[in-house]
Amino acid sequence: MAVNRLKIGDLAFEADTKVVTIRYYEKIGLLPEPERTETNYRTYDTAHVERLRFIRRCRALGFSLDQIRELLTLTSDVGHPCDKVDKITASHLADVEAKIADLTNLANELRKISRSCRGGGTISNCRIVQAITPD
Amino acid sequence: MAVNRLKIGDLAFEADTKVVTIRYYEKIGLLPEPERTETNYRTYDTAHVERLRFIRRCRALGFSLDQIRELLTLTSDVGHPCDKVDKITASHLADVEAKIADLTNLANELRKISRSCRGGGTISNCRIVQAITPD
DNA sequence: GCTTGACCCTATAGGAACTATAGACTCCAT
DNA sequence: ATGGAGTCTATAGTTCCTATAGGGTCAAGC
Repeated sequence: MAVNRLKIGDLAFEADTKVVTIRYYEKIGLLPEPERTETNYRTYDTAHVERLRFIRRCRALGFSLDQIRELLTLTSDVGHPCDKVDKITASHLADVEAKIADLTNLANELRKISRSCRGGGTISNCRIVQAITPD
Repeated sequence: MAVNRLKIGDLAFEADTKVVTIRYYEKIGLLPEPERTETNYRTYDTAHVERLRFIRRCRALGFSLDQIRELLTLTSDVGHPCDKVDKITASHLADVEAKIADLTNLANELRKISRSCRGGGTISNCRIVQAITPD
C-alpha cells in the first residue's frame, strides 16, 4: 500500500542502531509506537528515521536519555525560545569538561605509578602497590 | 573482648565508603566475610580497613572491580613478579587516555554547537537543533 | 507445495557498580 | 522502659542497553 514504509531492520540500518535498541527506545517512550502491519510488524517512515538519528547523534555527543527526552520535547515546539536548549547543551559541556579534568589528573597519577615499576622486581618491593596503597 | 574491633559503620567511616557498598563488596567476594558478634554484627580490624582503602583508591583511579580483583590477587603473593601489575596499570592508562581523547573531541563539538545559538531565537531557527540533526 | 534462512514478535534475564527500600533486630543513653 | 541510631537480610531499582528463549512471517529456491 503505502510507499516507503520501513521495517524495524530497515530503520536500524538507516540510523545505525540495533533492532533491540529501537524496541527499547519505544518501550521507554523515546520513540512513538509505530503503526503495525496486519501481521504485527512495526512500520516506520522518514520522520521516524529523523527522530532516531537525532537521538543517536545526541547519544554520541554524550547526552543522557533523559536529557535527550528533554531536548526532544523542547524542539518539538517550533515557537519555543531556544535558550533552554542552549542551557542543556552548556550544562552538558560543563559536565564533559569536568570529566576531562578528572581523567587528566588520573592519567597523570597512573603515569607516575607506572614509571615507578621499571626493573622487574617482585610484589614485595613493587612500587605500584605502594603507590596505590594509601598510608 | 578484643580491642579495636570495628563495626561496619566504623569501617565505612575509616574508608570513606557507604555501609551498603561494603556489604556489596563482601557479597561479590572483594572483601572477605568478617567475623560476627554473637548478635550477628560484622566486626572488622585494621587489615580490613587497609584492603577497603586500597579498593576505594583503585576505584577512584578508575579501575574496574574486576581489575581490582586481579590486582588484589596478584599483590597477595609477595614473591610474585610485579610486571603483571605494571601491565594492568599500563593498559588501564591507555584506556583512560583514549577516553580523554574522545571527550575532548566531544567538548569541541559541543562548544561549536553552543556558539551557534547566541541571540535568543526560537526553536524554528535554533542552530543547535540544526547542528545536532544529521542531514 | 515445501523447505530454508533471514527477518520479525514478546518477554525475561543479565551486566556494572552500586543505591534504595522494607521489615526486623540490637545497642546505648536517658 | 523508651527512643533513636545502628545493624541485619533480602529484594528491587538505577542507566543503557545486550542476550536469550520460544515462537511467528516472508520471500526465494527446488
